Amino acid sequence: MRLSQFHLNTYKESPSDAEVMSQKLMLRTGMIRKLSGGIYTWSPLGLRVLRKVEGIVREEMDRAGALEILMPAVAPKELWEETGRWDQFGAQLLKMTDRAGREFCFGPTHEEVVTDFARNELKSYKQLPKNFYQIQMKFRDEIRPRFGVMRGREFLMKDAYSFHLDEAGLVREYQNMFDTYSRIFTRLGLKFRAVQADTGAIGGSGSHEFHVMASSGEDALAYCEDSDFAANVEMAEAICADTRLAATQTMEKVSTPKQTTCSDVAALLGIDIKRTVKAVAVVRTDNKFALVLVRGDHTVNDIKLSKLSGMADFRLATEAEIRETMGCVPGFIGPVKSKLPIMVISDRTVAAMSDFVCGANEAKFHLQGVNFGRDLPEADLIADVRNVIDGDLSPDGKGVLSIARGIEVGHVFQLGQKYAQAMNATVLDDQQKAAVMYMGCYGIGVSRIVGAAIEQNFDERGMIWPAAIAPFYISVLPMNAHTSESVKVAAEALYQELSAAGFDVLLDDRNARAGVMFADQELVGIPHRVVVGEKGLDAGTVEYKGRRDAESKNIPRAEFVAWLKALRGA
RNA sequence: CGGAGCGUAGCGCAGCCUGGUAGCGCACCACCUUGGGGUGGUGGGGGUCGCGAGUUCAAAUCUCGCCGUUCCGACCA
Repeated sequence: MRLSQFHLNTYKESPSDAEVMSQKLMLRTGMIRKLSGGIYTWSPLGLRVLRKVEGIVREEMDRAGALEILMPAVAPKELWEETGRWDQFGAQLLKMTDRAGREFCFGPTHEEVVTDFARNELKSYKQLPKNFYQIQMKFRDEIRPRFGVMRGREFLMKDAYSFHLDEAGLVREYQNMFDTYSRIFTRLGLKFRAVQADTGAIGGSGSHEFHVMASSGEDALAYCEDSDFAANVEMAEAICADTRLAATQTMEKVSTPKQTTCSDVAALLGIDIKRTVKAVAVVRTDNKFALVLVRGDHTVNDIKLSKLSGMADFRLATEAEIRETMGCVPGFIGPVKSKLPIMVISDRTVAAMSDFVCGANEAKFHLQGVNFGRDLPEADLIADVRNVIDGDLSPDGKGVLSIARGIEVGHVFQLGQKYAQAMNATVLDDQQKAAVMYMGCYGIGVSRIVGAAIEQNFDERGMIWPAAIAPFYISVLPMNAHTSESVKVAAEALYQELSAAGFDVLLDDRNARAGVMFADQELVGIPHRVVVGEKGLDAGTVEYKGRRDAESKNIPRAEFVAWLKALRGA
């Protein structure tokens, strides 16, 4: 591509509302332009990257035996009512009405549509298994779209759905997709990790998320260096290997006039924060109060808590509710001698503690030397309700956990019969009986991958694309082509030769100053560049520099294309 | 949904408090200049100051309403 024939429109400044680096850089380079909140136009530059990601995903899905289809983006209400999701999906579902007054939604995901397709197409077990996928724009009316294409309302997604006669078939395809996803992210050139994920309301027996590792990621992941254990912190089990020691102290009230947090209290008393217990007041589904106890340095895991009986819709208590129910201001509440009998849910770690410190249920005081059984009854419920932290024991017993951040770019699910059952999607089995099919679903956020790739690969000058998804593989920058005919001719010849050799080349024929060409090439993140200058030509060389390299190197002009091929191969 | 901020040229911003001819930088156009890290200069084009009402002789500026947009979301004791 000749830059003079392309459309490149870079900015020196990024819009003030851009928050994350990928968003800033995508807007500065003009890869995307915002039309409305969470809705973007992909420019020629941006679309090149998006299409490359899409291409790799498509190739690997095809290779795995999945069959591409294209479903409508708009689906009728009736289909969504079959599964109950018309109402269940909530405000995220963009609904619309046609001229006849019939209601539709813009698909945020396609289980209903594909299951309808499958129940009409698949009549015999002999047609199974099948895996249908599509790559298509989805729309989810996010409460707070942000981070550019990382959490847009409209986004490009690859969604696949597999159909099986039995669970064993589903498990096989699930593994096939898991392996396929690993190949896809490896080919994309991204550092990623597959983690066990919460199956949420969808249920089913298995689910993994694929995350691109980046410090700006929204999800925390727990993984073990010594084994293959990896899970979203949302669901990683917190192990407590400790057993409770006998009490050695007597319970005593201590003055903590301003210390409302565990770390402040620990600092005041000169003790390890691990000897403190914090109490979180929550309101249960039945509107009754409960007190959740976790160690001072731990945090409550909302998802784990919500899975406990009666806690499905729990919420944190308001300050007013705490005052009313506990008779104490927040900051000093605790499980000992509360005003009313309140259900106490203790994390396993807390249950194994002795001689600990907690709020005294009296403003400006805490208690120390507190022990279960003696100073307060054993908790009503002991459960894993905390988030794992760095250094915790791995649930598989093979080492300790580390925590890292990631961006969820893929999710594989064993759906089981949930949708097939609701929509009566059956095939005849070899006994000539109708059998409800088993389903799996497998998603990849194609447009999100573009953002995630930038979050993982940038520096102060701009983006740094993995070669597989770079908008261009190499740029040819002629120095002073406006005055030097020999440079102009040589650059053109090199451009032709590289193109013929199959490279995706960008020739900067704008007659711009060197600084402008360098700045744009680096901002756009083209992984390789070759500078053609008069001095070099006299010596028979061109100047090569990789986007991450500190120094450029001179390569004999005659050997350059072969040299670059070798570099690509390596 | 609740709270807060913002809305002035394509982008980044000033002006608003204290009402009186709408500005700056980048980008864009023309000419000159420069030519290996976003040259320097001269001259230009482009804005119903988010929309609507009100106050006033006069509103970007003050008041009210609406719309859009961005951020934060309780107190994890």
